[in-house]
Amino acid sequence: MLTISQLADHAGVTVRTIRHYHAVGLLPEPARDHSGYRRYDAVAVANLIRIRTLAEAGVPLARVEELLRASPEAFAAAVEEIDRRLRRDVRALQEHRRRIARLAAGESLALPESVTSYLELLRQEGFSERLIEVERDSWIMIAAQIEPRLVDTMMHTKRRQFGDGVLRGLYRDFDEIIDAEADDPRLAAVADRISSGIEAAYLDAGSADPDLADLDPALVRLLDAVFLESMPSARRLLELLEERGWRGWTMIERAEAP
Amino acid sequence: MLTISQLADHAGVTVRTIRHYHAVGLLPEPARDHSGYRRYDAVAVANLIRIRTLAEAGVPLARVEELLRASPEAFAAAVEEIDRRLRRDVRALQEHRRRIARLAAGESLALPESVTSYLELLRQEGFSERLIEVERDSWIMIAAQIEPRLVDTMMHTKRRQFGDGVLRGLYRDFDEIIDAEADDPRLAAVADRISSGIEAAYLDAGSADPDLADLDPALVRLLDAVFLESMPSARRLLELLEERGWRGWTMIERAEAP
DNA sequence: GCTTGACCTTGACGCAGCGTCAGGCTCCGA
DNA sequence: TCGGAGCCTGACGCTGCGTCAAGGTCAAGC
Repeated sequence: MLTISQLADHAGVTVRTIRHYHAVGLLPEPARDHSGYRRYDAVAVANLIRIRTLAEAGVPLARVEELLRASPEAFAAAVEEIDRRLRRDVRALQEHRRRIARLAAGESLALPESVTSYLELLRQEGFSERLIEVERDSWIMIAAQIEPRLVDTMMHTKRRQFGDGVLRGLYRDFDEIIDAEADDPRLAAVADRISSGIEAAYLDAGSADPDLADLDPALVRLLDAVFLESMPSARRLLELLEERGWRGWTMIERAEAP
Repeated sequence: MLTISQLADHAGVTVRTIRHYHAVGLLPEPARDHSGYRRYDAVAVANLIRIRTLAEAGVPLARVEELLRASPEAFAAAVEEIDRRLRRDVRALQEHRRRIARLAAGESLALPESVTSYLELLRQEGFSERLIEVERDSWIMIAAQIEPRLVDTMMHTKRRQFGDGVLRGLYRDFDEIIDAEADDPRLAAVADRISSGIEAAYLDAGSADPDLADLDPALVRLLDAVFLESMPSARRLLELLEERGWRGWTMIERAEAP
């Protein structure tokens, strides 16, 4: 006959845990000795170990109770499912390790150097702080989600496009209409220039920006939303672009003919 | 500018989670718009994702807060440690998978067949239920802790020893003195027979029972405790054995000369 | 202008799975 | 017979949110 602490030691749990299991009816209350102490037999040890085996595998206590009462077939089926979950957990842990490693590798600063130096370039070119801020916020969100190496690749492309003059012209257009209202007459001309710029990119590379192709759709929607709120005329500009055969913004694509 | 639910969607958390982080000071409260709604910028997205990366890796929120404030070196060191923990968790999960698999493989009954049939043999030989019960309880605790295959090996050895007559004689002795008090005159003779039985086993195999050699010491202590409480004269019997040069019970060993 | 439904706000209680007192009785070895 | 360890019940505390409740707000359609 065992005392509660002997039972606890043997199963590798605390006395409090055992009393908790009694309270929730998971482990039956044993007989008491003459002074009210609980006295356990070997069956209790086996039961407790079974409970812990399941509980430590992450099974909620309520389900542990079900399972121990269940038929052998139901039990086997549940064990199958628990094992699937354990395998998934292992994979999740390994994914977390990768994400944590990225955090440690200097990405703890919001932005990689390739982006900050690009923003510095824009500043030197004389673009407005408003525009640079929108650009910066977008990149913070992108950098938070994808590998730093990919960010560097994207920035490389951007620098090239900027050097070619295409992107430089676009930024200049934006800086001019950044505070324009939806009925501003300059919007149409801007839409024309954007449209032909994208057309050129499509002829060149087969899409507006191949780097963006495997961006998470949710991220793309968010970036679109950021753009829509960055200037009052954004919504109207998208309409004008749609008239010219383009849909979307961050990941702009050819629209069906209306 | 984002609303709270946009922020939540993007980071893959609930609105409630974000408010919780505000409440505990983990994420700074953003500015409010004219009607009191919270409005977030891109930096909040990046911060929230960093928080979640750590939290999902099992870091308590209180430590997440520390870490985000910590110096890059302290942060890197902490990440190192978190990664060690994650690796340990992976190993633990895999160990759980093994234990769960054992539970599923029929060990859900308290005892493997090799043990129940051995107990049946004792019953047929006419030993008392008291004695069989002590034997049974011991095996339940052993079987709960070690691989079923090893239990089968142990039972095989026991059956052989029983067949040889050594063990049979011991059981008969025990059944006779199971209710004896510590001053019973028959104890000395029993101790003599046990002693010479063990002596023979030592000459034969180099130890009393090689199968028991790698049993967990805690388990051995527990089994000794079970034996000590199984009959009133147990303690006295151990003393008599110690006078004859043997120490312990479950894993009996030659004692130093006193 | 009005309704409807999706959001937003604060405040509060609920939950698992125990940890951790508090206050008192019991056991055992010296 | 004393002191320390172990047992008892009862109750509150903790983490990380989920989940009402009881309202105010926004955008769209009629």
